[in-house]
Amino acid sequence: MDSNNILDMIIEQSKLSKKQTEKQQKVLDSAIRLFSEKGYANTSTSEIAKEAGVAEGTIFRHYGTKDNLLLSIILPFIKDSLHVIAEDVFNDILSADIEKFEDFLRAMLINRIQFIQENKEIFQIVIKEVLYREELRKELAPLFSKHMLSRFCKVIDAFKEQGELVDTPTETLLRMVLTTIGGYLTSRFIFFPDINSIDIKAEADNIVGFIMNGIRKST
Amino acid sequence: MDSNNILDMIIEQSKLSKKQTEKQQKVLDSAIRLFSEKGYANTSTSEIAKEAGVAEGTIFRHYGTKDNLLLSIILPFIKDSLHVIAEDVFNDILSADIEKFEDFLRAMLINRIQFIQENKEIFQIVIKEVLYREELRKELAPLFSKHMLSRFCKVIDAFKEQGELVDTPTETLLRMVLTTIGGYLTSRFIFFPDINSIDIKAEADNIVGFIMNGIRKST
Amino acid sequence: MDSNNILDMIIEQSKLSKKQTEKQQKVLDSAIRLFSEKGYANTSTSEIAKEAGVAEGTIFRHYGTKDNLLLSIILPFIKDSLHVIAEDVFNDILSADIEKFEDFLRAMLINRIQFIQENKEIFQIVIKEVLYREELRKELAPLFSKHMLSRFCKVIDAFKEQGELVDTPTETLLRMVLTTIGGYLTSRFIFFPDINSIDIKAEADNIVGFIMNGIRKST
Amino acid sequence: MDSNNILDMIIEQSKLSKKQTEKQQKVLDSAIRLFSEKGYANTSTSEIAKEAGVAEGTIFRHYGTKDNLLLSIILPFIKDSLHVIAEDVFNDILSADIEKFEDFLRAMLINRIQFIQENKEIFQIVIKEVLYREELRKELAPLFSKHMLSRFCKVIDAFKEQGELVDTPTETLLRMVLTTIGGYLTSRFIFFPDINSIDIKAEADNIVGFIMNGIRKST
DNA sequence: TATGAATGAGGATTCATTCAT
DNA sequence: CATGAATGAATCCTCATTCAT
Repeated sequence: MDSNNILDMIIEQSKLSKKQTEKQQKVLDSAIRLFSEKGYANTSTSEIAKEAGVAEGTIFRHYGTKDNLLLSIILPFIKDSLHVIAEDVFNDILSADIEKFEDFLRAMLINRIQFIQENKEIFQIVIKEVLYREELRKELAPLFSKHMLSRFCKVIDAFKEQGELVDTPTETLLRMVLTTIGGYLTSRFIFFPDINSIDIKAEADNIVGFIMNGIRKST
Repeated sequence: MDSNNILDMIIEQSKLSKKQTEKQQKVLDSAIRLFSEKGYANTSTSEIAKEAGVAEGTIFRHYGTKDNLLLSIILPFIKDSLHVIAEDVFNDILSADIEKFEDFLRAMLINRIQFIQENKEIFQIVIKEVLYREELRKELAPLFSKHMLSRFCKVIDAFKEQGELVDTPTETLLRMVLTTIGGYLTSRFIFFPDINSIDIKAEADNIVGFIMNGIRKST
Repeated sequence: MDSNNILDMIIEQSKLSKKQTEKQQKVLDSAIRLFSEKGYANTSTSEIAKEAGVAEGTIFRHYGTKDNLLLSIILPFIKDSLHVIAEDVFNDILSADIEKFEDFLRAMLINRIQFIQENKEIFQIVIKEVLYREELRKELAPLFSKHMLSRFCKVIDAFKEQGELVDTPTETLLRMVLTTIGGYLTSRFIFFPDINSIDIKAEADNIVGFIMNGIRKST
Repeated sequence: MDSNNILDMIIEQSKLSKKQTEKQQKVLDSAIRLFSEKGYANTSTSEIAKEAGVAEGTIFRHYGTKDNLLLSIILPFIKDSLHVIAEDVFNDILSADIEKFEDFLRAMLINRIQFIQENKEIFQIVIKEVLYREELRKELAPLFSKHMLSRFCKVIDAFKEQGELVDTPTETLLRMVLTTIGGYLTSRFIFFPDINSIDIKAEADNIVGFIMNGIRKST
């Protein structure tokens, strides 16, 4: 992973015309399954090739290196993660469709849970590899800081001004909210990925309720 | 990692008289540092040996296999984790030293934060490996279930009877509390391990406050 | 050598389409030469690779393990040993082409000496490894018992009935015959493998004469 | 095994005052058992030490190298093998105690079977290692040639002159006799070492009878 | 004399990657 | 495009041997 800038790579990759051959797609699918199950380091390219029903050389023809194969999997996910949070939701919210922080939180949660649900395995890969490898961690941390935290702070500040949220420092509030959400997502999709709860809304309500009890300004 | 029963191995290991040679200790220290930083699979034994200033053979003379070296690091940690939670804290609490759930929570949190603070790197290793390797997860999950969850439920039930906690199902309450704590510990020691906050009490107060707002029975 | 059943492995291997690459054949040749000369345990894979003019990895790409390389060498030999003895010779004999035990013995001996002459080195490997390793011995012994001894007994019994052989118990006769043949083959190809006698027929005549003097029914 | 001359080593060793400590003897016993069972190459010094209840260093204090430990086991055996055959038996025979080749053969066989019976395991070690290792083979072969074959030839010649043996070339006769005996000893003590026949005389009679039928001059 | 911790060269094996077909 | 044989560096591990105590 000698990329100096993951963001650049994401942009780079978006430009690529993604004519996926059938074999290429099979490779991707197998890699996702195996990486998420056993971890990147514990999965060999020959294993991926065998599972995909493809010659080992084919992987390298398309992806160059094993590392690049991993990036081909996680970069689009990361891009989407950053993008959606950044644009669609935040702007909509702040442009007043949503009146309560509670509603914002619920909307965002449902959106994210759905997204992760649909990309369960890739989410697992990202989390595991980010934890497992220093360099990845060091590259992605500032990216999330920049794209998520700042925007989130704005939202919180806005609702604090509206008198909806308790007067704890924004940073503390943020950490509590994100920790709770992060804890939920981790336990839900990483520690117990086998539980296939269907009722996303109910789950979201629960978490939102719990969070709001902790941070709602009592009137 | 073909141990059929981690609990047995913990017991086994406790019996061993631990006459650590100086070199042995150096190996352990280096392994801990490297495993926590780069993950078990990304750390080679030769790297550990070099960092420890020791011949590679020395590692294997004392620990037999790389896998066993890992176990020598994490088993005592796991043993302590189970033990302390099981005995010291819970019994004291239920024998009425502590009147409020809040106080119990705070005491336990401070205790655990301190413990993890002191064993920061090993905690990182355990979490990372548990996430990275299915088999480890499947072995440790029931162990924690058995030793922690059941005891925790009792405590919650007790305080519910005292009318201190909201009437949500115990299991739901438990999940919220543990998720929050787990989320905190993970973000604190895994995602942002570089922040060296000294004020453990303040942190504990914050989390307890947040949790209690969510589950305290309003009077 | 954790194969539970060598016979199964022989059958298994026969199914494999043997598209030998040139390098693969070189590996096999070198391994045969070195194993027969210095023994399996005293030959390293790197030595084989060097002698074959091949990268060490190439050995493992084709044979998986060093042990499997050994099996790839000796199993076909063992298969042929069992097969030829079992079918070609015995049936022909009993279907009356041959009238005298002497002729049967001579035919068989010449056949076997030729076979071993052509596979001198592999014969050496098999004998050495069978002697050196209990497990191999324990696997091969019953195989030879089943395929050779029983058939041999039939032949001896048949010729005893014809009044050609002395009335010693079949088993004793068998042991004498086989021991003599075995002793000859061992001393000829193992202890003094450098003697390149060309006159196989003369040798066979000698041995047959010697044996027959010992077991011919005097008329 | 960089000794240039095994004979010299035998002489050398005989001079050594053999004050065996108890531990030393235990090492020797364990080594014999393990070498004979699993072969020299497949037995580690640590295994021997463990089995002997001795520290690994102790082995090297007494025997210097693993190779030297092997020699300490087999050289006395070889010395005895050469010596007994060379002196006791042959001279006695030729000085006319024994009138028939048959009796000579029987006496020698019984003597040797007894000797090997008593040193079963060492015999196994010698045979296996001689077969397994070129250098050993090349050193011992001429030794046996010189000490045994020449003497044996004399005996055969003597009995041929007495008209007792068939007029085949001495060398051929010798090879037949030795091959039969060698075949017997090998099958008896190497291939089927577990059979503990007690009646050595009966076995000797059998073999002698078989051999004599093959080489006795019919009158 | 005996010990056992330490060594490091060497061994089997894995695996990402290359390249001729 | 796809293949799969070939590579060789790197990995985990073994073991004979040394040496301070």
